[in-house]
Amino acid sequence: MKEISNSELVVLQQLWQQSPLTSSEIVDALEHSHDMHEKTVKTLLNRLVKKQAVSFEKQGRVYHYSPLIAEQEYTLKESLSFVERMFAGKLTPLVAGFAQKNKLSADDVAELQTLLDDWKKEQK
Amino acid sequence: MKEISNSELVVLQQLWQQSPLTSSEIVDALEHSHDMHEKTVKTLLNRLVKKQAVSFEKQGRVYHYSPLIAEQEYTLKESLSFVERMFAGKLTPLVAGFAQKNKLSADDVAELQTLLDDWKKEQK
DNA sequence: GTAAATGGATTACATTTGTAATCCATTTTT
DNA sequence: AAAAATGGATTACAAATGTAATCCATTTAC
Repeated sequence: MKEISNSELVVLQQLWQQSPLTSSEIVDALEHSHDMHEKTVKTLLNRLVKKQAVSFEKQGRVYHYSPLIAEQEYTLKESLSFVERMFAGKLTPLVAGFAQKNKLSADDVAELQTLLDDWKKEQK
Repeated sequence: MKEISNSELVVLQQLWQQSPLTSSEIVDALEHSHDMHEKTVKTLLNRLVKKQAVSFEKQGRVYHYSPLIAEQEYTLKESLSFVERMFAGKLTPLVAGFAQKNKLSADDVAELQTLLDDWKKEQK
């Protein structure tokens, strides 16, 4: 599957949030949240379909779009490649950067600790 | 400062590893590690200079290149924008993805725990 | 029923990116 | 010295990207 660009991702994320959606529903959402022009959204939808990241069902002359790729799967793949590119595959330096620059809240830290504790239980 | 593309980043990373370097030193390194053609590397160097991500000092007719942006600063900025784009700014889901898909080693987890413990000490 | 709006398809167009090739002057080799 | 290599500057060129506009057939509104 081809790469998904940043602006295409915005459209895809809308469909992850809810689907199926018609193009006008997507346009309505993104016009406000992301200040995107109707024509732009339509183009991005077409490109996503061409890239087989999104499918549609015709209902009369209106299309109902749905994502073809799962959010979890996609974000994981992207995360892995980002961490690979940026930190030679090591996750810790990324988290360390956040910590150092005060980008973590106490809640974040608590969540992460729970996560890691659970991980350890799994491993046991 | 303009965006740095993926292939430009490879060159910049070489300079983070060691600098200053001449273009031929960079070429030598990247020809092998990344299978990049000499001409390609030169182009990327030029673009990095134009983007003010890299500077050079003339020594005779040879240039010695150095990074103008710090690795830490850059990787943090990119990490923040990645997490923002991908996970609405929340770091935990990224780490959770790694954990879930067995992308963490026991060492990674230990490192992260130390990191979080230290963070908490700092806060107290 | 005529005009306007709507939906999708197609076309546009500048910029960025990946990946070089060409040009030109100077060095180095032979 | 004539040929080859080297270093940087400039040019090339297709694909991807952001951002629309145009076209065309229906629908909907007046």
